[in-house]
Amino acid sequence: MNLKDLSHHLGLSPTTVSRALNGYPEVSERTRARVHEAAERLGYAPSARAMGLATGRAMAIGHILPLSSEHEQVNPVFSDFIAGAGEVYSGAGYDLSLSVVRDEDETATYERIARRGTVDGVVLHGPRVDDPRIALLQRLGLPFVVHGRSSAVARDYDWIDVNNRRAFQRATDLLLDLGHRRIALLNGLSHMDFAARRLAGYQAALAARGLELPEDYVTSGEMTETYGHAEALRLLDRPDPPTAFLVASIIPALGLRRALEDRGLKMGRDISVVIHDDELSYFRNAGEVPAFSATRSSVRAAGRLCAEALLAAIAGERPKVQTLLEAELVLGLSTGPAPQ
Amino acid sequence: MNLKDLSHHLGLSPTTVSRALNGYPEVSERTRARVHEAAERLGYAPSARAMGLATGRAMAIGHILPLSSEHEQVNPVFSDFIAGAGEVYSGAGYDLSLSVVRDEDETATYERIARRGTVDGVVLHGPRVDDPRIALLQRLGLPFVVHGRSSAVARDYDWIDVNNRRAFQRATDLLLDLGHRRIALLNGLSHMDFAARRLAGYQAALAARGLELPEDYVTSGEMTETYGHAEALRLLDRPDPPTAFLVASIIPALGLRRALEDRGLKMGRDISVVIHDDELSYFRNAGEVPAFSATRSSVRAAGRLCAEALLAAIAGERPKVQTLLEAELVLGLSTGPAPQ
DNA sequence: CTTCACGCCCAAAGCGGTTTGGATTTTCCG
DNA sequence: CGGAAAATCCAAACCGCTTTGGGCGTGAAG
Repeated sequence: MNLKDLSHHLGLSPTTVSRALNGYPEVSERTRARVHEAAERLGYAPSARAMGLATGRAMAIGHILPLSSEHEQVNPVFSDFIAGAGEVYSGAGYDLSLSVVRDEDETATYERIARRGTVDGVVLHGPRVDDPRIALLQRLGLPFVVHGRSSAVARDYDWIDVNNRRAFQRATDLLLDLGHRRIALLNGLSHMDFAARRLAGYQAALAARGLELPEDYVTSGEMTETYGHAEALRLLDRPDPPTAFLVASIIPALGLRRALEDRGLKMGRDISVVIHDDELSYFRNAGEVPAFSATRSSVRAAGRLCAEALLAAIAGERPKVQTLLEAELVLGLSTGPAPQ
Repeated sequence: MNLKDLSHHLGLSPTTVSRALNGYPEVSERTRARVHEAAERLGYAPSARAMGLATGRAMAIGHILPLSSEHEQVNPVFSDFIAGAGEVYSGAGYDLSLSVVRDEDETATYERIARRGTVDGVVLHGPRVDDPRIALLQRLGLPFVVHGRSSAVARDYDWIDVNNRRAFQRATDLLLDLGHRRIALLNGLSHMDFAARRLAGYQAALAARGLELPEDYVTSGEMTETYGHAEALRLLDRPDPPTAFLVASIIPALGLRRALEDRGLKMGRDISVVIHDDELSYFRNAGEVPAFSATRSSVRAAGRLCAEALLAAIAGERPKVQTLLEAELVLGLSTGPAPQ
């Protein structure tokens, strides 16, 4: 059932049927109702391809999921982000086109996507400190919104980010106020922008109190449970182990918890922990008193915001979205005064 | 840069250029080389929409991600599955179209997708014991592969599944062999097919030894960390607590571990645990001796297999893929003889 | 009674590819 | 060397929709 069939069926021209369905004013309400009824009854849905070809819009948003060959993983943060963005897309009649791509093919993929016209815009995930993709996308003229920022890129672009620096500065201050002086940071991969900003916040808080800590109190890596476990063990087994940890995600924090258990230490009493909590749907850190003290910011909400911003940009409104979300600092069971 | 421009540029007809690029034999190798070179140089890529319109193929596969309104979560298993499938798609030049959809809109989405022709086929996620979507897709004539099965559906369809029943029967046997008699099962949502099959395996193993256990030794729910924690606490606090747990995923098992810690119990000594390990990239249960004893089957590999099967089906090969993957049973640190 | 403005609808020209059915050369062979 | 076969290439139709540029009544204004 295509437009021609339908219009023939109705004794109308394709033009009129198309206009009726798309809400153009040149068609009487009576006809419009008839057309809608028939379309519904006959199960007519316009071909997305033909529509796209005629209008020049793909009605789809691209998300590119790079898989680095070293650490072949898909960040769990990604699924919740997608869930948030996806809701917005389906509400607006947009599709979400996902490309899983090897790191090294990533720029090629952007170029191909832009030229093939499969999407009207893209969301940029996991920006590095100095991310070449921003310039690339601007060159390609493909609308985009960055989830995060790229500190070393001077250009102007739309982004939605959490105030990572402030969050980790506050978290560090909290631990310092509790009397902790040996505070370790289990950070994300160091070339990621969010990790760099968190490190900066941590360092700023320490510097403000004139503290200096061993270099390897800061670790960076892919945020797996195993990573948290291994690095925590390493640090706990030092001659001068930390009394507190900042952890970049709840997942390595679970590994940290395992490490504490291995060493017979109790979280919140022997060792304090503050995590960054993305509110992953499978790892709720909630309840009257959450298990972990945390800087909290919903990645799903960020997904929604990115999607909305991008759709607005595509619709031609150019409001330059640069939104800094503040994470809330919530106290849970994992923090307590430093043991002396 | 479209085909007309390119052909004009080359002094050839669009026909010839199209054929040259698509590998048709009616064009000389010399011309083909010239065309390819020019296309490369001028950065020509055919419009996906126009191509789709002309060929009738969308070169895209749909994945529908239903979000139930009660438990608004995105299964982490999903991201790894997608990663596996996505690799295959990009290798074959296919896009992956993801629809995030409210539960109640799911059938409507399938119908719309089928009629709009945005995809050439879909992967069915999370089949229920009796899943109406299978009949729906067959009625729509949209090629599909199910990740899992739907036990109560008598029809013939393509699927890739893990032998969940056998896996959980073996895991239960392992625990029984170790002397455990009070074995709890922290299962997934009971209407999910995989959960029903795991339950059946568990029950079969118990029945084979003439064991009967309290009804609430089996729990079902969304497989979050919190779920594992809460149910484990409830069971451990019974007058006759289990000495062993079967857990449907590593994520609730982390909650279980937290519960053990809360109660001062040691996993592998006081309480034995066997999980099902999907090999989630952020929760590796590996190493010389893995932390958890597990029935192991890579969901990422399953994603690859589903994608390959679907692409084959779309290509017209109709090999009726019904693949049962056997999970391997690996011994880790979480199991030991039952304390007496 | 014109004339003009609407209101309603339509024919036809794209959008950017693929594919059918020739047309024109080349090549091959007796 | 002539004719058939093979090799190349092309014009035009088509995929299913949108959109431009009218056409045709009808009622109001002049």
